[in-house]
Amino acid sequence: MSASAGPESRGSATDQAFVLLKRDIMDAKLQPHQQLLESELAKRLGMSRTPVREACIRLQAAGLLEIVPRHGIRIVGVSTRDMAEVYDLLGTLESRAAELATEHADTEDLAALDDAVDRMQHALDVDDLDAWAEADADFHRYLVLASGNRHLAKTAMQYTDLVNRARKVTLRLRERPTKSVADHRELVAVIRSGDGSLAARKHLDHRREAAAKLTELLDSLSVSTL
Amino acid sequence: MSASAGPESRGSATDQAFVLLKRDIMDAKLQPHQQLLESELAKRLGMSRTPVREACIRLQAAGLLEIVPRHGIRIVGVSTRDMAEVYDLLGTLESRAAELATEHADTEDLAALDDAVDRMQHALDVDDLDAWAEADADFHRYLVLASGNRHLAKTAMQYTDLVNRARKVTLRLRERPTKSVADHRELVAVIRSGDGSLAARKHLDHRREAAAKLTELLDSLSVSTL
DNA sequence: ACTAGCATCAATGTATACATTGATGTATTG
DNA sequence: CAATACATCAATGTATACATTGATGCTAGT
Repeated sequence: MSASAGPESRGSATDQAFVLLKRDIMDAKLQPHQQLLESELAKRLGMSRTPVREACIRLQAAGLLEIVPRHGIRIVGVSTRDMAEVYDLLGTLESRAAELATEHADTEDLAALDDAVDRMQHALDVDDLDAWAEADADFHRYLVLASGNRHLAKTAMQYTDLVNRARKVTLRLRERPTKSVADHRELVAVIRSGDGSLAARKHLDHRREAAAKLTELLDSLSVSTL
Repeated sequence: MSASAGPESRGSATDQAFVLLKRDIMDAKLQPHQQLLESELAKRLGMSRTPVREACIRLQAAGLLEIVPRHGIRIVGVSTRDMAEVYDLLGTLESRAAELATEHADTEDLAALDDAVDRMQHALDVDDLDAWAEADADFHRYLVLASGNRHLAKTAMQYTDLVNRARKVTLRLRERPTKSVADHRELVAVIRSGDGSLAARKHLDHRREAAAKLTELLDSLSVSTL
């Protein structure tokens, strides 16, 4: 199992455009602050402007690009302030998710979390950072899904996307995330134990720590937008 | 001051359609589960299908309606489960916002909160429940804005919209919300005092209590969707 | 009479033509 | 020479024409 594939993926041109553009933005093929014309994107995707426009509106709602009223679209840059805000927000959301998961998670949810942690561990063993990042992203998806709160999950996953995009840059600049794997495994154990408030606190601590490290890293690089 | 007017409100037909449709959905002129054709909406708004479609995509992202691939659009109904989930989510978000506000809120933010509480009080005095609801909605907007976390604020405001819509139904069915006004005023005082964790706990309690009352009310009415 | 297959149709999904508008550059005037 | 007003243009915003598709209902055959 490898997750992904949001609820949006029919065969229509609009859906294709959405998926393809999102992928290109995620992979930084379309870089932050890059300005593009609707017609360029249409040509690039081999379709007319109409589905491109519709996909762009959805991408704007997802926070990945901005439609500048008369100047086409611009890929949004994630500023350090954005990163700090989103990390705080995700810490808040996931910590509540962890708390709820102690009550709502079923066997399948827990198995998915175990699996994600195992894959993180394995990826680290074979030194495959990309695989690690993917497994980590899955873990966070499974965690919020295990909360049983679909609205919380949807919101959290949206912001996780944003963070993952920015992480492509920082992934190889920091030390190997060994502690992260241990923390995640521990969290699953706490969730299994059923202690909700402990799970919430644990995860919040973990998140805050990670946020602090990231902030430090970004500051040291004097990077202001990703 | 009366707030509202999101970032989306240029003069374009798409923007107009968005604002008008949103208003009609909020005011229940377009009722939950109602199915509509794009052409109907276009005629209703006096424009072509194109801007209507674009507005609908934005409204779908906002969670107010659903585009059913070949059957036009359907106004989403808010189920009791949705309400429970959204209340929990908002409690989580606003409680963190209250905590952050103790550090980030400036004089202007606090003044806005005071003003909103005053208007709630006044509305209650003259028994104007609609005015109360509007002032209450403003309070929650100002609260999350005072957090200084724009992403948190945006997300919270989106869900506040959803809740406010459903509240139109319940507003006149429950007892007068006198306690709510007192709670809100107290929260502002705690924020002023600078005790972040107390503010968070206070507001979370308040939210949980309100959620419990609402759930009870909905159950007693055997209403499953609003 | 009932079911399977097909023709028809209505509404969306897409493409394209057209209108609008804000920007850019130029010419004219003080 | 500088500044303003205007013409031009390029790209979006909107309307409309066209293609696609899933549903509905009819017909034919058993």
